[in-house]
Amino acid sequence: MFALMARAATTSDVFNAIAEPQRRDILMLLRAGERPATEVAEELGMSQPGASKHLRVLREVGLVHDRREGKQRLYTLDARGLRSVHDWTGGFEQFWKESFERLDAYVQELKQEDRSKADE
Amino acid sequence: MFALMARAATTSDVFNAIAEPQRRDILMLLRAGERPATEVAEELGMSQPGASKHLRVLREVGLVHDRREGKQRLYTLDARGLRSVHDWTGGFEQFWKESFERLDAYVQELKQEDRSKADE
DNA sequence: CGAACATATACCCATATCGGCAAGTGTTTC
DNA sequence: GAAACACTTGCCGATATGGGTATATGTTCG
Repeated sequence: MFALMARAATTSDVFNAIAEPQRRDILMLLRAGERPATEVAEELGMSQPGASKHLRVLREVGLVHDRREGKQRLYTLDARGLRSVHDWTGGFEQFWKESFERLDAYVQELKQEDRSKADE
Repeated sequence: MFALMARAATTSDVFNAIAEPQRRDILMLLRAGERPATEVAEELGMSQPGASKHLRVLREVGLVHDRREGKQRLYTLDARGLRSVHDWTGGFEQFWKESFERLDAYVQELKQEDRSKADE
C-alpha cells in the first residue's frame, strides 16, 4: 500500500491550489469582497457544483473562509497563504533581474575579446 | 474532439510547472549555477529519467535553458517566468497585510455593539 | 411539516500526471 | 566502427483532477 502517489494532493498545497486558473479567478474576484457561492459561480461563468468544488479546495488550503449567512454561505478571501508563494518566487528576484544584465555582460565580453584580437 | 480537459497542461503554465515540489527543488538548486542533468538527479536524490522529465517541463515553460557541453547537457536557470507568479501573488499583498487588522477591527466593532446595547 | 432556495456530495468519464523500467539517440574515445 | 557515456523517450500502472449530472443536506418561510 501507499505504493505510488501520482502527484501531491492539490488539497494540501497552496502551490497546487493556485495552479488551476479558475481558482485564481475566484481569489481575484474575492478581493472585491465577500460573496455567496452562487454569485461566485455566476460572475465567473462556472456551474454551481464546479464553483463549490473549487471553493472547497481553496478552503482546505486556507485561502478562503466561509461563514453561514441565512441560506447562503459567504466566502471570504484569506490571502495569507499566498505569502509563501510570493516569498518563494521572491527568492529568485535577483536572478530574473540579472538575466538581461548577464546576457549583456556576456556580449560585452565577446566584444572585448574581439577587440583584443584585433589589437594583436 | 476537445471534449474534456482534465486540467491545464502542466507544460503550458508556469503556475503548474512550479506546483510540483521536485521541480521547485530543481529551480532552487540551479540558483547555485548551471548543472548537468545527472548532477541534478544525484543531488536531489531522484532517478535520472525522473529528473530528465521534470527538466523537460521546466524547459517547456521556459524556466530553464539547456545547452550541450560535450556528452553532457547543462541546464541553466531562467527565472524570468517566475516574475509573473511573483507579481500575481503580489496583487494580494495588501490583503494578507490587512488580514489581522481586519480581524481586529471586527472584534472592536463587536465590542462597540456590546457597549451600545449595555447602554440602552 | 412541506415547498423553495442555496450549497455540497456522490458518481462517472476522459484525461493528465508521476514514477519505474526498458529502449532509443547523440557524443566522445579508443 | 564499437564501446562507454549522458541523457531523452516510450510505455505501463496507479491515482489525481476537472467537469457534468443527479442527488443529498441544511436553512428559511408559509
